[in-house]
Amino acid sequence: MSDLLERLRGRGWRMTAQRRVVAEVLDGDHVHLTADEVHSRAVAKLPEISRATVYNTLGELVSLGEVLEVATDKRAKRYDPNAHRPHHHLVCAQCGAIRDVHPTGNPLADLPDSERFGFSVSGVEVTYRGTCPNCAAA
Amino acid sequence: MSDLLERLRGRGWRMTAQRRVVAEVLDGDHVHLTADEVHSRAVAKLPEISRATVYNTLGELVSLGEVLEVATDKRAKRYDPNAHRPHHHLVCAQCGAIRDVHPTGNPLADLPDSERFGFSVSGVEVTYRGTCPNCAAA
DNA sequence: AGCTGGACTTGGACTCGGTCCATTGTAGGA
DNA sequence: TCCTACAATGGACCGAGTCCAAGTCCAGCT
Repeated sequence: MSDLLERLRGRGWRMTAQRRVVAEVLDGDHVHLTADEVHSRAVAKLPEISRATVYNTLGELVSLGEVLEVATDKRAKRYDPNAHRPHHHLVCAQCGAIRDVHPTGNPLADLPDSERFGFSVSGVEVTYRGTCPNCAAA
Repeated sequence: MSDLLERLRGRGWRMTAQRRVVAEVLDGDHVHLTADEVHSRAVAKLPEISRATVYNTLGELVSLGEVLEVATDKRAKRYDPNAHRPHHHLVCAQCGAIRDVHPTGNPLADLPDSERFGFSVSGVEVTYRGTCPNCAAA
């Protein structure tokens, strides 16, 4: 996990308590937190950390490619620490829970040239929607 | 196109000038408008229409399944009048333009049971990302 | 055609996620 | 250790969307 911190230092990151804390939070459970959730977990470890710093740090991690932004619903962005193994998402329509999934097949290959309209296509996101066992039980 | 209005009347919709205007706007160009764009186009036809009404009407159209909500970026929801033929989206990372595309293959079939984690999966969205010819030229 | 109830619209206040910015603090190289 | 460029702070601000109380007006009934 300090892999992450190592890598960041290697990229010339100035290592601050705040950044360390944010990185730790993301590295903890492999869940998909909203920025606010990251913030409140960070506050638990470092009470004075500010919302703006969390947003800044998340933004930096995203542009360094260490973390993925996931916009499955339109309420809050979520942050996916699992940026290094390609995967897609399965989202509960009720509670918003997200699981990483690894479908077979390559959707990029399923988009013929005739359907690309001159775009240079660089990536694809697949979001499965459904109801999680918890919500189905309720 | 008045198909749409017919269908709505058939479902017990009270037909008001506002709803007619919103439906007309969506039925016009087959582009993917934000709620605000829908509102400003609606205002052009019916100056006193309020933002809240546009939001209400869009919400109703969505829950009737006549229009699709698309959340490709996290800024504003877009509304897709092409709800009756299944399709996916190709989004320009620069300018946000959206095209409907029809890939071959069925991504739902690509998600094995072992990757469903007890969810009942009801649908899938595929978003291709890239750069449109316009933005590539610029 | 005129009435009337209840559905629809209005607009302004409010929420929520996120961004900005001027100020203050500090990591880390010389 | 000192210096300074980079980072953190927090409070104001923004934009998209929601809520709500009051007013409006569609449509079914006579």
